[in-house]
Amino acid sequence: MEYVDRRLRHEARIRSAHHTVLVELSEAPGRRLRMTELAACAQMSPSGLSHVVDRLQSFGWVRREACATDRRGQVAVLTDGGLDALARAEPVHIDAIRRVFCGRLTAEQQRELRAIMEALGRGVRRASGWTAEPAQGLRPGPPAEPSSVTAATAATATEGG
Amino acid sequence: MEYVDRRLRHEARIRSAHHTVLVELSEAPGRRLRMTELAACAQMSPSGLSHVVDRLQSFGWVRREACATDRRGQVAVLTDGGLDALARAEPVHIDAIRRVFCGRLTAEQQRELRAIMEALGRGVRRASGWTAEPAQGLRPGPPAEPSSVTAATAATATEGG
DNA sequence: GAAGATTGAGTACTCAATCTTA
DNA sequence: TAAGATTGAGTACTCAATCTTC
Repeated sequence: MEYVDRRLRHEARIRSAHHTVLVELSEAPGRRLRMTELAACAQMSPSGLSHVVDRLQSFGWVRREACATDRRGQVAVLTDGGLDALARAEPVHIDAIRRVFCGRLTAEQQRELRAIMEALGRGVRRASGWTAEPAQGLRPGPPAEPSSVTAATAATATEGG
Repeated sequence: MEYVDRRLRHEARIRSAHHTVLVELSEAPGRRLRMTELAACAQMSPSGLSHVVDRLQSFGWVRREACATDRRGQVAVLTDGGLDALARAEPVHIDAIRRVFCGRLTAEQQRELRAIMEALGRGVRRASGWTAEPAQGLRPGPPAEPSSVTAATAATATEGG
């Protein structure tokens, strides 16, 4: 969402891509993820992720560790500072999503939207030739941060809509 | 749409932002638009548009002309070469959209999606404080290129879905 | 002073090439 | 040879500063 990205950039002073990576790490067990898995979750290329992690590392929000089981591998770990940064950004993120969705869709429309998005998502996956899941057990539920559109919509709908 | 952008970049060798500008110009009367209006139509900042037009001009796809009524103004004009480039890109664009939408949504879902998108659009405009229309008479109908999602959806739905 | 538009600096994204380990 | 990850070059995007004209 263009509008959400802009508000994140201006008010929370964080890029959408950076935010996405922090969210994925915060939801991962142990706040850590292999670079390859993180790239898949965040829908980025390996090189793109590498540059982003460089930047996040320079902020002290993420650190790299060697992978214990595969000496080629690197693990990105969310630091306490990174968690703080994410916590500071989330109010803006939530508010931006809330302003778009809150009170604008009926419960029926929300169900319709979900079905439509799933259908279109299948269309994109089929067109792209994707089949594999990015990683195990990350998407089913948001343990800490309600950052997905569906979660935020559900949350705001019960309050405001 | 991420997927559409990627296919445009790889197969049609054109950036999404460039494509958008070409489409807006092709739909404008006389294939020409003031920089400010073009920026509004294409949802870009003035400086961003200026850089994009620089690039398009270097390709010979767009040229700048002085504005007759306002000596501060510049007018971006789509060249024949630019129209050709757009014509070459459109098949990829249409196909990408078609693959996502084609046969995936029922007629009822398409109507629902339209209503939902309009509601969410109102949400974004309200949140952003937008009220004004970008320009007069550009959006009502696509004279040449069916590049909007709704037009492409309607076109493919009648054929494939 | 405000509006239309451009410029330059800083940062980010994409691709191809590269390096190390499996 | 393939997989995991990084690097560097080229290009694009964003912001603040600037210039001209209203």
